[in-house]
Amino acid sequence: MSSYDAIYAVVRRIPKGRVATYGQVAELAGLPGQARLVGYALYRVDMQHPDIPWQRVVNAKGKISHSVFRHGTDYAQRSLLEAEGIHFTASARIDLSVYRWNPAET
DNA sequence: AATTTGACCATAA
DNA sequence: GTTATGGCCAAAT
Repeated sequence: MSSYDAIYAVVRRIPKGRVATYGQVAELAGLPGQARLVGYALYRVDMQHPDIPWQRVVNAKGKISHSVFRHGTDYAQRSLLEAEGIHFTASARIDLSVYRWNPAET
């Protein structure tokens, strides 16, 4: 099992209506402080892990990460998050203090 | 086999 | 608010 697999598992565990930061996912995946790896991993994910709600993982600023691969679909995914009850601020950011996933409650 | 690359975060200036 | 820097891994070319 590679470190990436742990990351995928964690991301899959993010409950609906919640988001997690890269750093948080990294920590839960057993990669303390390696937020970067999460980003690296998620880039190559959906080719082999199409079920991962990658869009529920946001950066420390509470924003959705961009990628040329997504080619603008980030806008659509934002709507999906809103459908889950996640509210975006005027700056297109998420209130992490409110929607940040608390692994201890699930 | 070696090099490139790719969704980050925290700190400092 | 911005820009720069250091730290880390696996897959793709």
